[in-house]
Amino acid sequence: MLDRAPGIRTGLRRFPVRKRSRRKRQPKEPIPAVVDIKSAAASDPSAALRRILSYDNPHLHDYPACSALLYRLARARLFPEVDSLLLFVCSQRVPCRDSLFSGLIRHFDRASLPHKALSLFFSIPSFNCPPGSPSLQTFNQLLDALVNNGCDDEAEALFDRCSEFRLLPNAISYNILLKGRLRRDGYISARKLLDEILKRGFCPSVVTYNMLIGFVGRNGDLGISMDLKDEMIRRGIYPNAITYAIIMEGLCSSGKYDAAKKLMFDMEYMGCKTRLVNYGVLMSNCGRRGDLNEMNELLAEMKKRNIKPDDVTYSILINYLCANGKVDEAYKVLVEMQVKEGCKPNSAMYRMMVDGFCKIQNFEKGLALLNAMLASGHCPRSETFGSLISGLAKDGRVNDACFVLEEMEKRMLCTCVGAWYSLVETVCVKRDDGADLLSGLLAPTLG
DNA sequence: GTAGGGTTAG
Repeated sequence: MLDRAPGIRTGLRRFPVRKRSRRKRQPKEPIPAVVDIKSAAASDPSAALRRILSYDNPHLHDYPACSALLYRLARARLFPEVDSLLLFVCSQRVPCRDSLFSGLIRHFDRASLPHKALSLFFSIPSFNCPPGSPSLQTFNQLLDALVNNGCDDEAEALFDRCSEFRLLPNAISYNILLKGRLRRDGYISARKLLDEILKRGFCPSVVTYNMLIGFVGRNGDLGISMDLKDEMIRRGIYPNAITYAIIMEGLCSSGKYDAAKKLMFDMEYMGCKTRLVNYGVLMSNCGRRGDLNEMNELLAEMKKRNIKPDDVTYSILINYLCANGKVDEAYKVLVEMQVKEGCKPNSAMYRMMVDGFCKIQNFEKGLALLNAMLASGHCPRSETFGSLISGLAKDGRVNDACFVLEEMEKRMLCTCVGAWYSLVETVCVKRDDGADLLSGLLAPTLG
């Protein structure tokens, strides 16, 4: 990993910089069957799965097609379909790369399914994958999935069993454990773990310190975070843009926005180039305080300094515009992003927009955004589905509400009581054929 | 970015 931006001037001398090799890779010829299954998966992942399982094209039974579809299915949270396809891939001895498993484990992590991640990991040997699988990267991905979902004991137990998989933990494995320890037991306990692993020859990295600095900063201990920054420099580990962003975040959350802004300019003198993430910290803080003017000014300043906004920047803008009730303005930003940057909206952006339109009671626009979201293979959270169902029902749009309900059921998400209540109320009170509709609605869930 | 390079901090 690149710890420092290339060619940084540190004030005293230039440090040698590891440059990432940028070998020009020949773009590979796209495989027609894969392109085909990808576009099929984008419109209807379940139908694409049926095609693969129905043996209608032997080219679909190779690794690229299966892994592309697995990824789409996982992204759309269609986990039962993921399981069916995995079963197929395993039983048909389709050759698999290890990266497929680490990718899926990441999805299980994000969907708060750590135990599915764990069982997938243990099933890797039953797949047709190259010797040396699971790799350390996949192992670390699993450790992270466990720690992120509060399964610290399982993570530590797994860590102790790493030799069973012929793996030797690296700095990343240790950092993940340290993250768990920080969150569960706090700074003092994590510091103890750090001392222990230092004795075992572990070399802390800039990430190690960034985690510690972030933790104390979130608790308002700005003094300790500055001490940690000095300590890392003494050890020859140099703060990067993320380190400064984390310190700036600590300052902002203690109400010291101006000091954070000053630090963003000072970091350049310390030899560290300002990056998007630093602007992101300031913009988020402005958004939280409702200072949308300053937020827009920061955006203009970034552009002036030739720092191109990315998807994270757009997420921040959309999030806080929506939170401050400027949903139409947020929608303009979403459109501008697609037109000017050619950047596709991600799950979070769609979710913020659907929630935003629900919040200002524009359920029609909310439904339109939901459709765009589903069409691009993203899956809303159940709360988003719920508020849309409630809203559509209260507007008397029972058919639309039922459509949303069905989409939700396909993804095994539970409908909250409030949404059901609104729907039932609309059906019973506002329509004559209430009883028929109600039994129709209940049939799929009771059956 | 998840086929084709891309683990941990944000």
